[in-house]
Amino acid sequence: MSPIKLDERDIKILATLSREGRLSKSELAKRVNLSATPCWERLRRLEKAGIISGYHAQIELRQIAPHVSVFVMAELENHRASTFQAFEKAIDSYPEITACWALGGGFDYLLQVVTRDIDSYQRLIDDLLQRRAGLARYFTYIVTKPVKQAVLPPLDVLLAAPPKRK
Amino acid sequence: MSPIKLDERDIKILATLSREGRLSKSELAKRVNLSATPCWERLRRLEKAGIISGYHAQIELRQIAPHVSVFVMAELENHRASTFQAFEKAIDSYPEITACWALGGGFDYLLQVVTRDIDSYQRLIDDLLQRRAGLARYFTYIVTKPVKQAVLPPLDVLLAAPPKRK
DNA sequence: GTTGAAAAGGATAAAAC
DNA sequence: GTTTTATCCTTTTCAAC
Repeated sequence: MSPIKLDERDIKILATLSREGRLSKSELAKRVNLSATPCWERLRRLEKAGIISGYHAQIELRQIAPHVSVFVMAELENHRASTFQAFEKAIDSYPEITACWALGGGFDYLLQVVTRDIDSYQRLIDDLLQRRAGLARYFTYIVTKPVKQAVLPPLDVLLAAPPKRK
Repeated sequence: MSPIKLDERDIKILATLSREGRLSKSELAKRVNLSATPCWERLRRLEKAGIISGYHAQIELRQIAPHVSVFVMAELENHRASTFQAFEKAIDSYPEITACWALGGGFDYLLQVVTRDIDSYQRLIDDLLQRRAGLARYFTYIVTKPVKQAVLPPLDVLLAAPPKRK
């Protein structure tokens, strides 16, 4: 699965930086109970391996711009490979579509859209429909309140040995 | 709306750090065509105002642990304030529930859950149901492919003057 | 793995423009 | 706003254990 073996300290490094991405390397070393040099080597190894793929500032959008966040359940016109491809390409071209997942189950895709207001959202959807990007039906769910937003799922739980079954 | 006026340079700083959160301050200054001192002051102002609320390393989960990501559309048993409260409190106690939004429209909440496998997901849901946290009905959508994940919606679009209507 | 040291560069603050 | 300068701290590398 993983080309790299991670021990507890690596996990600690990942968990720490996922929460405090701008920690200095000397501070990081203290947090994970390592001296600077080996900690620095581990970090470089994690970055080189692509396990840490970047660092991002968290911007509080609501502090700077009024906006609405909308989730969209989308159904395509058909399930031809070319239709999926065209749809995903179209999705990619809208910066307001901030996330997209292909789903198993009742719908083909879940989209997250962030726009200035509902009007702008509807214009985006109309545009998507007019482009014949494969979208057949869609359901709109407006976010009324962000309740929870974790940075990372619990690595220890995911990496622990799977539970025994009888 | 905002207690702080942002000019183009502030926006540039935000956009830059949202993509490259570990840029040194001198590098950042170059990117936004400012010298170190004023750039540093702007950054401190943005952090103090809570517009930048943190920095996070991006971890490539699929490189280190097998897992499934699941979206759940949830309906509560009723719409009493206490029910909402109890549900949100319950949600908060599961680290595997990595995100939760309250919705307007056909469902009450959208959840994102990350677990080791489908079994673990189902156990989490069963646990949530048994706890009588207010969950009445739920629909499960398994993520088969992450298609797009932007760091930030387009700030320039959100902050631009609203379009004229006739 | 560890410490310690040393060179290079970045962060911060104050001056003067 | 800018540059310059000064100081201090962090990063990074290296040698030695």
